[in-house]
Amino acid sequence: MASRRSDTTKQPEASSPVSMADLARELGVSMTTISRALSDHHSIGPATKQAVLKLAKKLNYQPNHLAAALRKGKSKLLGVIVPYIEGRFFASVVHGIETAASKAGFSVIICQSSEDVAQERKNLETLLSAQVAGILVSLSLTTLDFKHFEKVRKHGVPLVFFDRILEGDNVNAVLLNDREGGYQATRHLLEQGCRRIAHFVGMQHLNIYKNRRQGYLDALQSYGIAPEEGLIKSCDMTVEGGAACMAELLTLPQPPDAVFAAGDSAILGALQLLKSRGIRVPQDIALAGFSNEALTQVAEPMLTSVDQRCEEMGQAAFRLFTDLVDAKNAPFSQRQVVLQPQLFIRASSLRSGASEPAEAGDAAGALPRRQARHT
Amino acid sequence: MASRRSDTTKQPEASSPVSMADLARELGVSMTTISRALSDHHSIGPATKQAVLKLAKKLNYQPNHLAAALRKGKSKLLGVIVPYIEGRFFASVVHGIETAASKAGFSVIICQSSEDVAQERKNLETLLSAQVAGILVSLSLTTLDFKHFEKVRKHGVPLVFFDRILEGDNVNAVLLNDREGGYQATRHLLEQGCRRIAHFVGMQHLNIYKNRRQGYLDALQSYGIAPEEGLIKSCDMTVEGGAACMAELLTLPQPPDAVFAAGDSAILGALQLLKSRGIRVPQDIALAGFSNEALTQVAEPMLTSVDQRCEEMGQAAFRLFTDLVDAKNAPFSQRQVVLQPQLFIRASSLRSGASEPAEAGDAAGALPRRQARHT
DNA sequence: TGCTTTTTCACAATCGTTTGTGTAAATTAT
DNA sequence: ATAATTTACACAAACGATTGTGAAAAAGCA
Repeated sequence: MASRRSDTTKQPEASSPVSMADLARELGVSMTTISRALSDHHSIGPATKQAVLKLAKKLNYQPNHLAAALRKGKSKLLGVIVPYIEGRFFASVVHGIETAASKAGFSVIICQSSEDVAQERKNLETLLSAQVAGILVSLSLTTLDFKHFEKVRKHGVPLVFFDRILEGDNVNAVLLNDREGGYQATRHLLEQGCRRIAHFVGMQHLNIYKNRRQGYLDALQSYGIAPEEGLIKSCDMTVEGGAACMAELLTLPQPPDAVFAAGDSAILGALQLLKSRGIRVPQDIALAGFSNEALTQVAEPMLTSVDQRCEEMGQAAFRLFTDLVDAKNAPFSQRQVVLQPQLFIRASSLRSGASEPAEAGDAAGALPRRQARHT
Repeated sequence: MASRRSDTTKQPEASSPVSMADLARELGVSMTTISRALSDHHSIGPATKQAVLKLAKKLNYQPNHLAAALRKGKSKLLGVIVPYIEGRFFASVVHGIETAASKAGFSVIICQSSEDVAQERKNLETLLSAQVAGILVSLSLTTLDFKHFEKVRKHGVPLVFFDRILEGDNVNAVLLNDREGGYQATRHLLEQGCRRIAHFVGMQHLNIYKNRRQGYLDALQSYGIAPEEGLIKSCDMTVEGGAACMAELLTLPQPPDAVFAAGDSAILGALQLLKSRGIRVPQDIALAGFSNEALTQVAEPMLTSVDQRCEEMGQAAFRLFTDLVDAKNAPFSQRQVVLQPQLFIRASSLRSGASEPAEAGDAAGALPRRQARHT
């Protein structure tokens, strides 16, 4: 008689989603009391609180976040948009975000734009409809303007970009100091005695590739070396693309003595091509990449590369989000967090007598932990 | 006067979350009409529908999924629990799930158990509180019983497992035929003339490792070879673990002439150790791994490995979920989908005269696409 | 024209929480 | 002992959408 949903049968099929009303009835108090007891409101007596909590456990009460979010106007959902979830970088960033978010009681909704701006637009609408408390996004390659993000701002939903942004726009973002990364890698090659250093660049409308290139140029300049157009090759950053670029460089009357690629796959392609031609690495040509992918430690020789601090980036992005909601009053909340990259020096660029590879900064790093996965 | 939220200033700060009520007022009709027009209900005239749709676009109306979900009792959210989001396998599966889910209008909430059953429990509660329409999960290593999943069943929320399950329980799941994978790999090594084949096994309480081992044993038996305890090494499936196991095997009076590891990292460790000892692969010892990680194509020689069909698994898992909701009446919905693995044969196991590596089944596969990522 | 059927829409309850306001009882102060 | 506080709780209105029921207007049929 007390049961609201009376099935014809008494079988314990998909049974009672016990609600606060149930608790209230059982205890003979109002829902207000239940709600306030559960949220530890000061106006509820300790005895009542205990009783409510106890009954809640007993009846296995599960709060309905939807209802709460609806009433309060803000949910505990966080939207994340990435081009792809696969691949080391974004997967690690998402890992960092999810870990931090879950500690703070947030659940993360993941969306993939598939490098398509139209899909990115849809993702935004989906997330807004889901009433997320905030949106973290790394732009798709095909995103050339910010129009669709205006809607987010209209809704007053905190927006944080990470890694990929559009230049010139004032947005909240956490970024890697790509220029510094490019600078460090190039500088290292210079210190190894290389003087004709080639560079594989990615699409220049993306801040990341533009800045890596700038770092490369800055390093050259610091050694008083004028950049040479023929040594800068545009590359799609695939293994095949890297090999193709390398092959082209070898046709030059005066080939380079080192290559710095803005991506690890490309530098791997270069390595494979060089080996197939019998050219020694690093003696004849030294190599350095970007991203510190797992493959850098599998290739032979192991590849020098710039680490992007993926997990830190994820943590920082979430932290920036919470900062934004905390300081919801700040007039111009235009914050940028810049992470410092870390160069991992390995055999592919070490020309010093000792062929012993050494790692810059702290030791072996994240790879071992990442490899202990059971699939 | 008509504005419900009247700010003191007229500045277009976090402005109007326009609701159905707004549309109704503007058009002078009831909310019922708005709601039904938006969901294309038959009882709304075409003229009215047009008007509503038009105004919705004009005012930039965004439906509040929370409210709808609350009323309807079911959301368009899908919960996914994985041990980790990093690493090729789970990232790819999640990619598959998200792609399929988003096509069907579902958003996916991602949770990581970090291989911890306590965290897994929390994840479940979080997802239930979020009123997800279904839960897809791959068990953590430390999960030894199903108690916490009973609650899910109680709530009537569809539950689908993938890859990792607990044996003996009747659950809906999509699995890889790991036994077949182990069988194919071992069989291939046998066909290459190997007769003393070692095996690196993982934790045996996990279905995946148990079955891979069974496939190994079955293949040996098909050749009338009795398994040898000393050739089966328990391994944590890391690079270091694989190297250690390999080193132990080399101390045997009669070392193996091949190794099949239940994971790629372990087989890579074995390869590295063998090379450091000057032992030739595959001539002296042939190698085969499991998972078809990217590193298999970077190592030299390239590593033979069993592909797990990650993306198909994700798609299948989502599809199984939708099947469950469609057939909500079926008495015993205990369905299992089994995917067939695919052996990729590469140089590490090819003893035939030609050193040319060949790939079983269709060509090069997923790697190239996966490498064209820009980070 | 009178009656039935269809089309088109409004009323109002409901999903499960939260929260401003009101009000008894219990405690303290005077 | 009476007034001023504090404590502990209930009422009821939201939040934004969905939906069974019912009723008026339009259309079809004789």
